[in-house]
This record gives sequence, C-alpha cells and structure tokens, in this order.
Amino acid sequence: MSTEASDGTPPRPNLAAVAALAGVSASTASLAFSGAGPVSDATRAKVLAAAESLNYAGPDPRAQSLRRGRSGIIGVVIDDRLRDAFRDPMNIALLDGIADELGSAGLAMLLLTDTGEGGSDISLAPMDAVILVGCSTELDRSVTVFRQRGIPVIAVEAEAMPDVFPIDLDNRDATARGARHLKSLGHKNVAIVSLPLEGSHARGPITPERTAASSAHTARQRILGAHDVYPDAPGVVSAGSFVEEGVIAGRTLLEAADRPTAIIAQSDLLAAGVIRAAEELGIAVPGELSVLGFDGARLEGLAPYELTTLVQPAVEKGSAAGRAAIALLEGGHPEPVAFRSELRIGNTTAHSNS
Amino acid sequence: MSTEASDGTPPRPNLAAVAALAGVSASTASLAFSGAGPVSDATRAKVLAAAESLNYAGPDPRAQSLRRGRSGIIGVVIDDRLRDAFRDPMNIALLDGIADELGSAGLAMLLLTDTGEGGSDISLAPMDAVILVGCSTELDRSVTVFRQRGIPVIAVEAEAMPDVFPIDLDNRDATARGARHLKSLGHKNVAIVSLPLEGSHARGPITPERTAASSAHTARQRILGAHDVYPDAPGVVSAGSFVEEGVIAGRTLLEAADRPTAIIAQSDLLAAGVIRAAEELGIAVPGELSVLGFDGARLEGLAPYELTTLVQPAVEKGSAAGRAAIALLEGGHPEPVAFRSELRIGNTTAHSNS
DNA sequence: GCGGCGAATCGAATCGATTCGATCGATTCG
DNA sequence: CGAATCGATCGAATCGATTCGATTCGCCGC
Repeated sequence: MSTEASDGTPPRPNLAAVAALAGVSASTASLAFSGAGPVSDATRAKVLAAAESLNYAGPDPRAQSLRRGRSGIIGVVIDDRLRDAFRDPMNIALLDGIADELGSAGLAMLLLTDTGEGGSDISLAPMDAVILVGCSTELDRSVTVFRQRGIPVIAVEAEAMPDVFPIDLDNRDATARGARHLKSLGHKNVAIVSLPLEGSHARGPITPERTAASSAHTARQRILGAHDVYPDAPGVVSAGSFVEEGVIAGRTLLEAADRPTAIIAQSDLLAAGVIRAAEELGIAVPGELSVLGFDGARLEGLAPYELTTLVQPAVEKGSAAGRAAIALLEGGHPEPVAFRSELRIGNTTAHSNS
Repeated sequence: MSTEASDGTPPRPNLAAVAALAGVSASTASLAFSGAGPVSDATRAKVLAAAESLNYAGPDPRAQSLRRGRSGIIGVVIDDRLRDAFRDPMNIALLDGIADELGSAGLAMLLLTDTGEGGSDISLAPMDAVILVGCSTELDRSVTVFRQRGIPVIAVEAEAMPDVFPIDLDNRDATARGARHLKSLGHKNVAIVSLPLEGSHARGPITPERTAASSAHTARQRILGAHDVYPDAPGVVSAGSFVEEGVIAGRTLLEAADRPTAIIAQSDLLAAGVIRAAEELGIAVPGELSVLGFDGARLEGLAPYELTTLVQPAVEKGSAAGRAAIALLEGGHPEPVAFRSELRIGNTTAHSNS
C-alpha cells in the first residue's frame, strides 16, 4: 500500500515532506537549504540526509520565484526569426555580451522572438527584466504590460520611449561620417542599401514616405545620416542583413541607368553582397565603385577586400544592456548608455573617377 | 493618505484586488481571464474594466507557473560559450529548429551555457524540460537533478543515458562512409582533424587514451568512424569548430614529414580551414590533397570549392528535439529519433596520385 | 539564583493564482 | 406544480517555498 497516484508516479517530495522526515519544521528546513539564517550543523545534516533519502532535488524554482518575486530570468526579445538574426555576426556579438553579464550575475537568458501579432504572447513568461534588441516600436503593447508589471525594459537602438532604458548607437552620426568620407573622395552619385524598414522585410526603393513610416529605428537613422550628407541619395531596401540580399540590392543599383560611384550599405553583410554583385558585373571595387559598410564584422571570405566600414562595439552594447538590466533590477538608476562607431578605412573606398 | 509603501511605489495589483473592485470573487475573476469556464459576458466585462482601472497586467506568470506546475519554459543547454557556439552554422540551425517548434507551441527557450563547475547552477531556473546540445556527460549531476524534478531531458548527440531522450546522428557510420569514399579514391595516408575532445578545448594529437577518455560524444564517434576504415589514421584535435582552427590543424598536418593525401575534418568550418592552409602551403586541392567535411553547411567564401561533406539535417535535429520536449511534457512516449547524414560529393576530393 | 542574552527553532502569514466541489437561481421538463 | 438541470458564481484548499516575529532553551554574568 503506497500513496502513489494511480498512474504509478510517486508524488514528488516537497520541502514540508523533507522537514517532516528530518523532524524539523519547514521553516528550518528552508533555512538549511538557503543557508540564510542560523542553523546548527547537526540540523542541517539531518535535513540534507532526509532530502537525499526522499530524492528531493532542492527547493522548487517555481515556488521560489513566486515567493521571492524574482525568477532569475531576463528576457531578450529579437525582432527577427532566429535563423535570420543569428546570421548577422552583430546580433551574435550582442547576445554574447548580454550572456556574459547575465551569466556572471547568475541570471539566465530567455530568448524570445517578436513574431508580431501572431505568435504566442511575449510577457507570459516569468521575467525579471527584458532587453529588446532592434525591436520595432510596435512593441508598444508589450512594453505597456512590462511597465504595469514593474519589469524594467532595456532597448538596444530603439526609438526613445518613456520608462524604457536606452542603449544607443550613433547610427545617424556615424553614417554621416562615413558619407563625408565618400564626399571627401569626390563621390557625387551615392546610393544606399538599407536594412529592412518594415516588419514584413519587403524589398523596394527607399522613399521618403517609407522612411518616415518605418518603425525600424536603426535603418531609419542610418538613412537619415546618409541623407545628412547626400540629401538626394536614392537607395533600395533589402530584406535582411544577409550577403545575398546585398547581392540583390547591388545588382538593382548597379544595373540601373545612372550607376552610382559609391554605395553606402547599412551592414557589412550587405556591403559584402554589393561587392559580390559588382564583381559579377565586372565593376571594379574600389576603382569604379566605392563600398562603405557598417559594423566592423571582419567577415571571412571577403579577401582581398578590407571593407571600409563603421566599427561598432557590438559586444559592449550587449554587456551594457546586461549590466543595465542588473542595475535596474537592483533598483539602481544607471545612466543611459550611448556608443560611438568609428570609421575604419579599408580598401573598398577610393577617389571617384567620374 | 494612501496605502503606498514608504518608497513611493504603489502596491502592484493582484487578481484579488481586481476581483474586489469588480465585485466578484477571485475565482470568478480568474475564470474571466483564463476563459476556462462559464462566465457571463457582463461579469467578464466588469472584471476587465476593473483590471484596466487598477492598471492590472493580467495574472502573474510566476504564480501561474507555481499553481499549474508549468512555466512554459524549455531550457537549452549549450556546452560552449555562446560566442563560440554561434559561430558554427550547425548550432544555429539546430537552435532555429528548436525555436520553431517551441514557438508554435507557445513555449519559450531559455538559453543556458554549461560553464562547467564554476558558473551559476543550471537547474535553478523554472524549466519544464531541458534540451542538452552537444553536452558533455559531465552533466551527470544536473541530469540527476532534472530527473528528480521530473523534468524531461532531451540530449542531442550524447552518450546514451537512462531517462534521457536521445536525438541521434549517425556520426560514426557517416564518417565511415565518407572515409570509404576516400578509400575508393585510392587514399592510403589519411589524417583526421577532430572537434575538441575535452571541455578545455585543448589542441594536440589524437591519441587512443584521449579518445577513450573524452566526454565529447560527437567528436569521438566521428573519430571511431574514421578509424573503422583507416584504423591507424593519425590526427589532431582542434580547439573548436572554426575556420582558423582548421587552418592551424591543417598546417600541423600538412607541414609534417609524411604529409597525408586526404584529411577528414569533423566539420565544414574545419575543412574550410584545412583548405585554406593547403592554399597557403601551395598544396592543390583536390589534386594533391582531398578534404572531406561534415555538416553540409554551404559556407560562403569557399568558392571555387564545393566541399565534399556529410550533409546532416541540423534544423530537423532541432525540431525533433523541440517536438520531443513537447511530447514528453504532455506525458507522451515518443520514439527515439536518429538522423542520417548523406555524403555529398563536391570537388574537394579526388583520386590519390601517390 | 535570577535576569538577560543569543543561538536555534518553530508557527503562521504570505506570495498570486487555479480549480474542485458546493451553492444559488432560474429555466425547463414531465 | 414539483423536480431536474444548467449556468454562473463563490469558498476553500492547494501549489511550494520564504520570512518575520515569537518562543524555547541553554548559558553567562552578577
């Protein structure tokens, strides 16, 4: 005769059972496990022995998180499909920076994707804080929920929002700096290859309307930066930060009647694609076409090119986000963080010939 | 006079408060939110209105997970640092497969790294199931805890363990098949470039002792597979699945006195590195050196080479793992899954000249 | 010998929701 | 017209641990 349920599964032991077997109260047993309080060695030993004999694995994290009001989990929301997000080394570097900080603080990272309206509701998970990565401001609704729950929200490169802690990058300024580099080289006919402007990842030309309506902060800022120097620069929107998207965009721009002498790509992957498209079309880089990237990814397989690009501190962005999350969790008031990108001149930009 | 705490933070509302304001019982309010029970429309509306006026964000996930015994979180344990794991497209594909399945089941993915003994304890997070990815069996201790907690454990390519649901790949057979391909091409002097054999990621020669002592299942199986065909094949252990590690390993093997005519690399990244090392040394591939990879990653920047490799279904491995997790969660008894890799012949293997 | 002190332990309240069984009306069927 | 039924709602128990205040006991000092 056992107390097993009819399905044959023995009831999982809880702290009370352990305490009972050890002949102490549940509170003492709790103290014995957490070590937060005066417990005699003898008692602790009894409790641990009882736990072992009951096959008790230690306090249930679910109950702990309810009681303590903390789950030890930090949400990281990516606005892409993982397979897409992971293809860009910048995202990986960012995640790595986040993971580093969180890991050493004993926190775990919950990876969520912002699939838009369709998918499962974000915010149904027990998170202590949330880091939004390149997320569209369409997250308004979720952000509201987080705020109501008192969950700190950190946003990496997003539109400023109240109660959202920003980790910024000088996307506009940096792009403008890069553009001025092109200008100083004599380029007049410059085109842009942009990151997606909408959640739909639609390709197509860059138009003022589209830019204005876009919820993609980074892409828009970089377009603005380019336009700060080349107000009339045309461009195309890619469907993602991939090499082959750069190829597609590059072909579009380079096969056009009025071929640009320089292209500002919003990521190194896109820039690599543009270069490949130029190669295909027999256009020399940097002789006939200068290409500017963004990120400083040091891509493999781009040899002999050394991309001229804006080097951003991606890992640092991540660790800053992680640190901010931890600080906010502890009730601190950290200072907003803004990072700067540096122009690194390689061999993909040169004087304009035309 | 308010009931605010002295720190000025208003108390966060709970379901009871909402119910009180709505003039119903907590149980009814719960029903109104979950929709799992007969609630009149009028009552539901009252409850929702009360929630809104109290700024209530909905049931607390922490409390839900305690009561329901489910947190909606699946742990994914990677045995590497993220920055390393993410560099291999296979891992990304795997994660993507997992994320796909979990996402459509409304589950979230908790990314954990197995930092060994040092880091924060795995298993302190509220997970419903856990997927071990390429994890060393040093996880014994954690697996014990999971078992005690009744948390299903799925292991991708790991040593068989009781109560651990396996997702397998034919690492040994597939490698042997690849090796036989080399044999059929007349190669006699074949060397191996292995994935790390220890958690320390130490480089060095492959020795029987090291192989036997290794806890790295995949690497060991692939060595065994190579030895099934070439029992005496020597080799070196790399420090990770990276191109530059392949370069290092390739140099070591190709600068040796008795240079091999074929190299079996345990990943496409390593193979790419080997090819690069051969190029550096002026050794023609496949003329003077055949190179076999593993994964089928279709790496960029390897042109004009088309790697001869063993194509594994990485995304499918991931979705199988995700599905298994879901099935086990629901108390099902899914069949263990074993995947097969296919030899894809490219232009990096050719007849031996010697 | 007694008051007081500190270490160890205990009881009870609490975290916030879910859920089962009971209750209460109102409607409908025989 | 009484009874059976169904829908809506409520009470209370429960999930598993933490934690605060109170209590007990032994020991020291005066």
